[in-house]
Amino acid sequence: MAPKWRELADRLADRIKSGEYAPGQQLPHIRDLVEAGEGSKSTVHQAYKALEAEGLVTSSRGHGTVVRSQTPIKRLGISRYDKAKWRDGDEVAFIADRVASGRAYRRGEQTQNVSRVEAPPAVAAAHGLPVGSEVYARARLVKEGDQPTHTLTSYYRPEHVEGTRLVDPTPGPAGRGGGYRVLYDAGYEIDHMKEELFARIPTAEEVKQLQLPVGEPVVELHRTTCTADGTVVEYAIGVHAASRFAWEYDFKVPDSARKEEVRP
Amino acid sequence: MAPKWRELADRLADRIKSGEYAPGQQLPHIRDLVEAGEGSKSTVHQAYKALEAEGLVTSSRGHGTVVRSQTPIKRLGISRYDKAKWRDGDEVAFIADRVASGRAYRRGEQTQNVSRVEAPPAVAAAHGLPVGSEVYARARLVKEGDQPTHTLTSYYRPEHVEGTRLVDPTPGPAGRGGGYRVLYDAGYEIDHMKEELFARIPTAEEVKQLQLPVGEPVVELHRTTCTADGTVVEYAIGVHAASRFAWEYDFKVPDSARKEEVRP
DNA sequence: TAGTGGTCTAGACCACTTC
DNA sequence: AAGTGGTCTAGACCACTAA
Repeated sequence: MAPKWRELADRLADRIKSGEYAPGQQLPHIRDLVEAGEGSKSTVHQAYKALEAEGLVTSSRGHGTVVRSQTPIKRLGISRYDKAKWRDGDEVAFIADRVASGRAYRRGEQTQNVSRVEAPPAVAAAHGLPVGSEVYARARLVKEGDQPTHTLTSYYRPEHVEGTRLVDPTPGPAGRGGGYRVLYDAGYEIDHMKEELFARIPTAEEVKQLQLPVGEPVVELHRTTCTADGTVVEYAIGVHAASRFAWEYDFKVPDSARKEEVRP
Repeated sequence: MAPKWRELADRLADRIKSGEYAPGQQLPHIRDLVEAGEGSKSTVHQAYKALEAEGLVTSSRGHGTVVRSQTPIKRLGISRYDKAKWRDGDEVAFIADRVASGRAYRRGEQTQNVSRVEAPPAVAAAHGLPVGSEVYARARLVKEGDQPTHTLTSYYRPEHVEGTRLVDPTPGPAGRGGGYRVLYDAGYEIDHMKEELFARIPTAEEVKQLQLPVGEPVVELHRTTCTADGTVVEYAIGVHAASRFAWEYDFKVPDSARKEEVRP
């Protein structure tokens, strides 16, 4: 037999999913359920924590417990890197994503912090640098309205970006066309990329920075961007609130028996 | 000031990360810490639940609380679909993954269950079928040793698979070369694919089926596989224990200003 | 000030495992 | 039988929010 708190949580979850408790609506107060004989305060509280961990509600002291509204997810396809967007046009990739999703762009939705740091091991490995080398780190926190959605930190080799707008510590997108436009103007046209993704539990710091609800996972994205000759010009690490994004990749089925399919 | 249970959990987490408590080793018993003045049983228990939710330990009644050993993750690249593997060779894709990771294949690591079902909405949409159409569902539960790692359910249109080995309800991989080989033999050679991924909190059922530790997220993968003429021959949904996998994708930077890059 | 959720205690009892 | 983690209670007190 399931514990009492689990049964209570399941009953409440059913009523949330059926729409009986609508998004934004308050759940019964803990003390009311204690009064109604659902158990002691600790027991009811445990049920509420479970619902919070399952992403169904958020609680706050003084306010109460309200049903979370599910924000539609943003689909990220490789077309967000389209050269036409940043080379010919005026958009940076992350804005293009938003336009594609039918959402308006607002100012001040990206903070930026550029610094010269010692390369973390993964960064040094991606750039093919000896450990301890210095790189430029451009850290952004991207918001949708007031709500942070992801962080993105790009690492560049000093010789690629020194003297460009990228190392200018002004907040905001890196000017017209974004970071890839700056690299293009500096003679580094990006050609191919690799993205690696995995999901995990956030650190305490990420919970704070991204204002994550209890129990929400994050997806970590490692992006390696190369020029046509294979030089790595950017290695970026992003941490995304899992409930807000989905990733899409289209590709041909590889055939190693056919030589012409091999990528240089 | 952080709550007492949080401070205790942090202290224990530090000692786990520093290696003072090695994987497999027992943490102090709850009652011992109560004895040692770390708080009441509920308080210490709350700290232990937090460590469990963070994936650092697993608890079981009668046994105690032991430090989890971190299994290395498996990297999934598109080369796992290489035609050479299933057309010319003897491997099915998921076995090839394991070979690439240097792990041995053991029998009985995949259970299979084939049934004819009414297509769920997403499946009908992917196959371009009217809602309520019937499809074949081939559901697998894949294990690594005793531990389940992911589920994978493939949906096929009846006219593509009827009369083939794929609808034979025998457990185990779909024979020599796996499902794509069967489709190939039936005249449907796969040509290109789309994968969509996102992370979320598992359902209660998935926790049981995949034996997930408390707090571990899952990654849901939707895979659409097409022939050269664009016919969808397989739509598959996988649910993966997040801590065991990473995905990798290589691609060219798209350029919509160049016509020849457009995919049909 | 009143009401909310969050923490904490001391102790009882339960479910499960090992000896 | 003894020892483990898990549940539950009744009540106290704390932190935060709103009127």
